[in-house]
Amino acid sequence: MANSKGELIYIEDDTKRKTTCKKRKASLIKKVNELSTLCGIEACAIIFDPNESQPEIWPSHSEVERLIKKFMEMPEMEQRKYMFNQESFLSKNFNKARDQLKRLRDENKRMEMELFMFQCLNIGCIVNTVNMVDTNYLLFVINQTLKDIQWKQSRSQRQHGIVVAAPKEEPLNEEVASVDGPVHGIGQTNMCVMQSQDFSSESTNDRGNMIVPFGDNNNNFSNGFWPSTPSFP
Amino acid sequence: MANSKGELIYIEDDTKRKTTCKKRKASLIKKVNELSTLCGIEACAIIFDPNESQPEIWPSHSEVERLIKKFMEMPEMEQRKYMFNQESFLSKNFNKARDQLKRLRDENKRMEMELFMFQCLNIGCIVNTVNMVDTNYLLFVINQTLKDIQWKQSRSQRQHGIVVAAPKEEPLNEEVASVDGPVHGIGQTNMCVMQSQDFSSESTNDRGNMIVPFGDNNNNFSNGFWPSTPSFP
DNA sequence: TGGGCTATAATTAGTAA
DNA sequence: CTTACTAATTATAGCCC
Repeated sequence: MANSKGELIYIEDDTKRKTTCKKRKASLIKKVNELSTLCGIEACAIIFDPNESQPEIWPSHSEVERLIKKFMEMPEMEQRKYMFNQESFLSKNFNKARDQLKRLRDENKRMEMELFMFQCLNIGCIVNTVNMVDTNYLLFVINQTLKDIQWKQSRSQRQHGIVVAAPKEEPLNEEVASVDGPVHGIGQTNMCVMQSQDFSSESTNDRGNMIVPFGDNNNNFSNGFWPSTPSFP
Repeated sequence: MANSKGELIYIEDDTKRKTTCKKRKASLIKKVNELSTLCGIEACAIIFDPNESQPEIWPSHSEVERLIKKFMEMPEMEQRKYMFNQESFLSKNFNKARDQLKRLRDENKRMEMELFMFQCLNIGCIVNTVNMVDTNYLLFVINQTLKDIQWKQSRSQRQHGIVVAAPKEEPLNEEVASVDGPVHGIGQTNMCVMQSQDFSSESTNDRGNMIVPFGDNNNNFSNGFWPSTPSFP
């Protein structure tokens, strides 16, 4: 605790605590990363910060879930013996990796959808490229989000925490729940589905927001949905 | 990294790694404790150490179980919480989510490449679809894998874990790495790059392995690389 | 293995722009 | 609210026992 009395007590001052929390969070994740790299250890961190809207996660959401699951299954894993020969490697490890990839794809898809939805909120309409958008899934994500909002509104408490961090109960931010803004308007705002085959050049809609072309032929490994480095308004 | 080059790479030397691990473990737990106390955040840490009969746990076993359970029971949308007012969401959270998506894509890409490489090992050749394979990146992944194998060969101890940290899976053990099969043969085996525009139907190569068609027009949200539910040999 | 010790790097609380 | 900077504290790699 540089420049301080070195007391290890709760910081009452909001600004100070927030600043300290932010700095220390970053440091902690860095430390976890270092330990992971230096000692060849898989590690993850989940930090629920009341100041942040979403938990800080390292190294990735899927990795966090995988490691926690691993931890829960630890006792039996220790008893296992891994007998690897060529066949088992190509079958077993391959299958394992394939499963992991599936999880990764699922998460990626959900993430794409979430971001797409949020962009729609900003642009004000749903832009659909050549069959690139799974509309049903998008609607599902939107519905889930709406449910989530309702759920939040109905709560009087919200969770925080850190794991290496864990959730902690604290009062819900009233402003968020009561604001009559975009949240409430999601279900009412005018959304349209545009079909377009040509997004080769940037354009703006009537609200002055840039419509980002989806898909990127130059990046063969993009998900064919968003450009790798999109420019957002 | 005092008295060191500051390199963030795996410590090969057993004694050094063990010592470093021990010191850093203690520091990490201390940091978690500090963050928890100073910022009023509930936190826990679990460290698996093969040298210990029981995993190192902070602050208590019951607390760890409670917090992990709490996190796992949290619906995914709550794990990824968003603040739903336009200002904070569209500026801050959107960018953050976008960055996270980028990391996700990178991870996904690597995973795709690894699986593709493993499939190549099994099929015996590199199948290239219409510009779908980033050959340079594939070679990079292959090289990384070779390095990884060498690294694992040089190790005499199994890896440990910390949680939230868990033991790293060893994709290969010594026997596999030393086998004169596909693994060792990556750099030597006859690999060919096939250009094909038509993988619409399944086929088998001369080794009887099925060649899986890449790309899937029916799954609009696939990465455009592999089918979502590929059939592997 | 498990401490001490030390020089050096890294962290960090406070402050200012 | 960041970003940058600084002084003070802490962390830690390498030794030694």
